Order: sequence, then C-alpha cells, then structure tokens
Amino acid sequence: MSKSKKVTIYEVAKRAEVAISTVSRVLNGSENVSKATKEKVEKAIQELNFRPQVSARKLASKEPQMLAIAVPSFTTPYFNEVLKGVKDEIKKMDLDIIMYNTGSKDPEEGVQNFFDRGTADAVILLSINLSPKVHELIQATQTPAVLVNSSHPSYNYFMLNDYQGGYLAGEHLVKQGFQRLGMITSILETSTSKERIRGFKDALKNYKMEIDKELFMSGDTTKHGGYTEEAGFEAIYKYEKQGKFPDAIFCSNDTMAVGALYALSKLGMDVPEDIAVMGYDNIKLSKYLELTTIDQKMYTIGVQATKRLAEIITKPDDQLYQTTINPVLVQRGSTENKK
Amino acid sequence: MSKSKKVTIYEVAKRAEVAISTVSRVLNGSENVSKATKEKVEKAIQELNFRPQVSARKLASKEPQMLAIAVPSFTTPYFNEVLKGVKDEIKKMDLDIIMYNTGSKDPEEGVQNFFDRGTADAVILLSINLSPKVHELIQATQTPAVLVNSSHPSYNYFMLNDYQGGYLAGEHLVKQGFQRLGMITSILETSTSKERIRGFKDALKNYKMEIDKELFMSGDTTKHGGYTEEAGFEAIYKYEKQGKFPDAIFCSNDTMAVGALYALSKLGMDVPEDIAVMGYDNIKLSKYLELTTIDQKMYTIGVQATKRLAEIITKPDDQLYQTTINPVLVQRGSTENKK
DNA sequence: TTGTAAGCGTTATCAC
DNA sequence: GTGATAACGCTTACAA
Repeated sequence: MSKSKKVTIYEVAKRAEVAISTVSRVLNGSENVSKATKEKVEKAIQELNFRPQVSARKLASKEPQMLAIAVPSFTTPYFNEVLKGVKDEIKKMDLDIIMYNTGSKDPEEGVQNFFDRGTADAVILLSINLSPKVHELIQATQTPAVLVNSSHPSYNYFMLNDYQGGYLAGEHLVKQGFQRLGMITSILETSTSKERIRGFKDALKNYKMEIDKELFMSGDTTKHGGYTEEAGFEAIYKYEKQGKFPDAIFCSNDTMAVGALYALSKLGMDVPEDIAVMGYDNIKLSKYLELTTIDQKMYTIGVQATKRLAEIITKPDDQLYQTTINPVLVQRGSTENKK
Repeated sequence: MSKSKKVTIYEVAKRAEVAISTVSRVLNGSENVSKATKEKVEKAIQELNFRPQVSARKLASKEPQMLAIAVPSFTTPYFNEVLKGVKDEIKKMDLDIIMYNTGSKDPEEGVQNFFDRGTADAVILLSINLSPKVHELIQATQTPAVLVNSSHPSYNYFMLNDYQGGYLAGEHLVKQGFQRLGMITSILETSTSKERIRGFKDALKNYKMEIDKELFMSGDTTKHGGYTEEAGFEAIYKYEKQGKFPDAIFCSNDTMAVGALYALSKLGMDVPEDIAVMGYDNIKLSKYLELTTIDQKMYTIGVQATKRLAEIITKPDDQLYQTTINPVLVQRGSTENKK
C-alpha cells in the first residue's frame, strides 16, 4: 500500500487552472459554470482521481449526509423487510444509509455509543426502546429520529399493532370452526409477545370460546427473544408430553411455526388435517408450508418511516406522525378446516 | 424538536474560562492539564451537554475513526458469526464499526457507492468479489482493507477452504460406511458451491466410490443464492420423483439441510436410519436436529480479520497476510450409520 | 461566469 | 500547564 498523499480540491483547481470554488461548483452541480471550465475541471478530477472528503464537506455544509438505521439484532425476522423498504425509498434521496447493530444484550448502551459518535445525521430506530437516557442523547445531538416498533410521546413513530394481529389470528381460527385453540408463545414476556397473546385471548372471549391454559405453551430456550425454531419444536413436544393438543395453534412468530411444523411432522401429525397451524410475520418455507400468517407489512413501514425522516430533514416541521399500522391476515393452506 | 444551536468547543471554553486548546486537551485525555482545570472543563462539558463533532475531529486529526464491514447480504448465514468476532475484537480499539449492505444484486455498484462516500477509514469486505474497478477505487481512496472469503494478490485476506470442507464431508460419509453418496447443491454456480462439490467428489474418487450423477440434486429456487430451505425441500422431492435416493446426503449449506430434513420427515423417512444428512456452516435447530456439519469457524475469522486491520491502521507494514482457513468436521447424530 | 475569502469545529504546534 | 493560532478540506456568500 503506497502512501501517495490524498488529493484535495486545491490540486484539482491548480491542474484545471481555476479557483477551488469553481471546482466546488462543479462538484455540486452548480449551474453557473461554463461548459468549457466544467469539462476542464472534470478532466482534472478524473486524472487525479480526486474524491471530496466527506468530513470536510459535512463540516462546511451542514447538510445531512448520512442516514442510519439501528437495530438490536440483524437476525430479527422482519428486519430485512423493513430494510428493503428503507433502501428503496432512500434511493430517491442522495443519502447513504448505514446499518448499526446495537447488540441485543444491552441495546441502550449500543444506541448511546452510536449517538456519542455522532456519525449519523438522521436515524431510524428499529425495535429500540427509548429510555430517558437515549431520549436525552437524541435531543442533545439534535438528531432527527423516527421510531419503528416502539413509541414515545415526542417522536415520530410507526407502531405495529400486535394486539390487533393476535386478535385477527384468534378470530380467524374461531371462524374456521376450530374448537380447542392454543398458542405457542415466547417464554420471554416482551410487550410484543404480551400484546399478541392479549389480542388472541380477547378474540376467543368475544366469540365465547373457552380459554384453556394448558393449550398455551412456550419453549424453554430464550435466545433470540425465545422466537426460535427450537422454541417451537420444544413447545410441540411439551404438548405431546402432556398428552393434550389443541386442534389449532397460533404461533407468536413464523420462525417458531417452522420448528413446530417440523416437530409435528416428526410425530406423524398432519397439518391441517390433525392440527391447524398459524404463524406471524414473514414465512420462510412459504411455497411448501403454505402457512396462514399475519402480515405486518414491514416493507411498507420501512418506506413510510424513511419518507417521514426525509421530510423532517429537508423541511423540519413540528408535527408528529405517530401511526399504528394494522396487520392483515394472509390465509393459506395450514388453517383450512377439513373436518 | 426545538432548534437549540449545536454546542461547540468554544462555548465550553468560555464557560470553563479556558482556551479551546485546553478543552481539546481534556477531550483527548492529555496529561498536561492540571486537575483543577480538568475538572472545570469536564463540568462545563457536562452542563452544556457538549459532544465533539466527528467530522471536525476527523478533518483536523487524520486519525481513522470509522471502521466498516461490507457484505452483499445480511441474511448470509455466516455473516452474524463473523460479525460477532469483529465486534468482540473491535471493543479493544477505540473505533466504531458500521455495517454496510452492498446489496446482492449488484455488489460491485454497492461497494463503489460506499467508497465514493469515503465514510470509512478502514474496511472489511466480506464475500465481496474484488473487481478491477473496486480495486482501483480502494487504491484511490487509500482505504486499508481486509478481505474475507474472497482473494486478491494485493490484499490481506482470509479465505475459506470450501474445497477442503467438501472433501471432509465426503470422507466422513465414506468412512461411516455409506454407499450411495449424494449432494444437495445450490442451483447457482458460485465458486463457493463449485469448490464444495469438487472437494466432495474428490473425496469419493480417492476412496474409490462411485459418483452417481442422479444423486446430485439441487432445488429450483435461486433466491439467496439458492441456499434456502425451499431449495433443500425441493431437492428431496426431486429425489422422490426420480424414485432413487442416496443413503447419505451432503447439503451445500445448513439452511438447505433444514428444508431437506423437513421434506424427509414429511415423506416419513427417518434420519439417520433411512438416510443420513450433513450440513455446512452453522446450524439452526441444533438441539433437535443434531446435524453433522462442517464448521467454517467464522467467528475466529472475524477476530483475525479485525486484528489484521487494526495492525494495518496503526502501524502500516507492507506485509500481506493471505491466509486460508481450514474448516473442521463437527459430527453429530445425523450421520451415524446404524446399519 | 469566475475568483476571493470567511467560515465549519476540531487538533496540533507553537510560544509563553 | 495554558493560550494563541495555523492547519484540515470543503462550501458559500460576496465581489469582480
């Protein structure tokens, strides 16, 4: 790695025989540059292989350059969906996006670290709980922020309606005519998990169905918030052990559903003939599993969050968009009642 | 969002009744500051909630501040493993790491974009093929780089020995006494895929085993490089259709193995009684699947790559570390020959 | 249309 | 120890 000095705007100016301001104009696509000089400058830039230095640029211009999206974990199932939406939307702006993983052990510390660095000019916080400390930090750094899947009175946010999702699931299974409804839940009591359970139970109540505690099961593993294939697998074996199965199961999450399906298949039980299974979020083996699921429309949320962030950046207003997105039911083969 | 002006080092200096250079000294932990003034300054920093601006800092200091890791896709199975290693190692340095997703459609363009921005002072390129264009870009921007899972004569890199992994897999299955060895491969001919196949076949050749083309199968889906559960699932059904199964299958990847296992279980076939199954990389359902697999030791690679990058940054040498890491076999229940 | 020069918020090099 | 002050590489009025 040879140590050739970094080329600056000055060298370009000298080579093109113009002033640095002219180079800057060309760089920023100003209209007030004659075609001839523009070409001269571009040639010089080419020849010297010059690229403007972001930090200098940022320091001088104050324009936001760097957008960031922070998540506790990249393995979060819906993260990639949101990200797609964000990326598609961001292409329209001349910004770059940077992914930041706060770490799921101590997200708060991660976020703090992130803001302390001050590298991002605007940020989307995904599934990150806004503690007072972090809130203060955001205020202090004046970083425009939009929350996704968390809420706070003084921020723009897009919340997922987990309660509604749970309700939809319960309602669907009831309407399909299943009688003994159960749920495979995460062992960890996250608000997400609790809301889905609450919605599900409320649906059963509304339809005067029995709520049998023995049909509510969770795995024992806690990793990834308890939303793993393993957990789903475990839960099924716990049903087996107790000798009492529901006739329809709503899994708190698709990943768990995959594990559950595998376990059921090992036990020789067929879906949906012997037991119906529902998931939540995106589905992995969609083509073969044909899993009925609740779609959170995370892609759309990514798009919306990014749009809003762009608005805040370009023309700040003091409005707060605090939206709750309602999920929809996507019915597939796994919950057809064939009895 | 109130618009309080950003607080600078000047305000801190004024409040603490010192010069900005003194504030800077405190900021950078210089020893030449009396305890008294140090405390004054720190108090002012606290009270004003001041944080130094990275871009200004970078401009003035020339010290590297931002490390980046770029990948074509965050869903790459081993990515998180590498990342863990990187993170653990980076804690020891006072750097921040940023994740950059080049996009798997056109990684080259993504990387270019990334370097054009010039936000990173040093970078780890994960599974990114170094085209001449990108190479030129890296040279032009003088960015220290370390490659993981790709190689180039003029860079430090850590390559995975996919050939060796394939060979180990083949050898293992032969030694277990299986006779009809097959493989589920990605439909896309990536170099990774080809190498694993080549290694596998060479092992069979060396042990004078027959190579039956009909036992080499791939799914039809191409998404995620053909390394999906779906692909594994499809492949099993293609065996079924052709009416001829191997007695042991090596899957090019663990994700495919999961799909294959599910399909097998649907078809009422037991592992390893009826058919043995091997994976590659990390395993998801480990606890229940007990899948024999090839471990690439991606965590270690993450650590090593980061260490090397740190070296290049702090005291540049002109040595090139071009290492090939050999994978190891991890035997679990799925390939026990019980016949 | 182009050039001059004043910042942007730090660090670093001097003096004192 | 501490304080001026010159960089750092760029943008952006303001002049010309």
